[in-house]
Amino acid sequence: MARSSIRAQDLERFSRTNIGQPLTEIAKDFQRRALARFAGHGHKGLQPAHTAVITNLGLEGTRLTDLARRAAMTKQGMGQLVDELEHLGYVERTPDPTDNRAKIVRFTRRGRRLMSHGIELGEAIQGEYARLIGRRHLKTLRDTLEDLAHALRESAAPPRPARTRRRSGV
Amino acid sequence: MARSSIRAQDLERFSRTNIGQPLTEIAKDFQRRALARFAGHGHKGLQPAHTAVITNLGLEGTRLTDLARRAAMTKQGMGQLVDELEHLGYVERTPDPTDNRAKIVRFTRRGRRLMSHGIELGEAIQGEYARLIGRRHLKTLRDTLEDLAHALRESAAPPRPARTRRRSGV
DNA sequence: AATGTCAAGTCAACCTGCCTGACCATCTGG
DNA sequence: CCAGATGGTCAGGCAGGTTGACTTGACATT
Repeated sequence: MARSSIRAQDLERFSRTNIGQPLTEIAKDFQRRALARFAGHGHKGLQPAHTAVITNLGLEGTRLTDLARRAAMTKQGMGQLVDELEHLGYVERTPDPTDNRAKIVRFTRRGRRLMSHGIELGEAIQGEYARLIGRRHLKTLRDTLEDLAHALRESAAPPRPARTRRRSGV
Repeated sequence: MARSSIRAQDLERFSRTNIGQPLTEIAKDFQRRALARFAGHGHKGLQPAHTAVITNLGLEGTRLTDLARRAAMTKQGMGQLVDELEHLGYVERTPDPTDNRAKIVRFTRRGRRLMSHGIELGEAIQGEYARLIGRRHLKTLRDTLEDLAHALRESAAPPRPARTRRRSGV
């Protein structure tokens, strides 16, 4: 049937070159494990999307707009995530003394405990991964992922940050 | 303030151990590039979710239920994705001659052309990545990702020892 | 043949995780 | 002091799923 355009060996080739699939699989697995462990530590109600806030929130607090920009999403979307984390008691909004329009999002004490747990959890999960593929392979995997992600951010960034460039790139 | 639980060096440690962040970043980037290239080849209307169908659909066709199981989602969710791809002309539903309840989802000619393009696209995108981190690093990255994804699937699979499973085709 | 159970697929309703558009308040430069 | 940019919110919509209830057909037992 239909030998015209694609054959079994092509499918093999496809799955070999489709790096996106294992990438998303592993990313989902990591999130699932992290949330399960957080829930085990009493942090219930956390959702995958909240990591966009947590991983971009500095210790001294960060403006909503900056959070949105770092996470590459809209102010509204980020605002909703911050609302949820605020209700859960992990962050709070305080007025920015230098700009009355702005509010600074910062961790509460509970939020800082969350971060401490997050560090332990991340290491624990990586221990599980290391058990599957070996410690050395995991380390090179992590390093290469960081390098690639960094290179992607660089190449996607506007080449002239000074100019109010209208985001022409795809 | 609040020196109790977390400090700046801890944040560094967190981002170093948070393998999930670069993982999801890169996965999204790959999807974005793939869809953009597909659109450039005349395949408009494709969406990220459709890969769940495309990457799990065998050449001879696959049942909806099998697709759903392989993609780890519900039959209903998969049914909607198949509906969309059917309207776009990439797949078709044909009755299963061995079971009147079932329908077999299979590629149309247009769908097979899509797969051919997909192979080229995947290789092209990986070429771009190789330009960023080097060909050798990319290869080890891909291999390690495959290994880890495979190991995760194995360890997540029910430890059920080979019951007389009929219809384990493809 | 009647029956009970299970598998394949669909319909409807809902939820999450964003996005766009419209808007107000405030800041800033000329 | 006013125009325009910026920080943030409110409202609505769309994508990509979920659960639950259901229909149809397969099949094993009786």
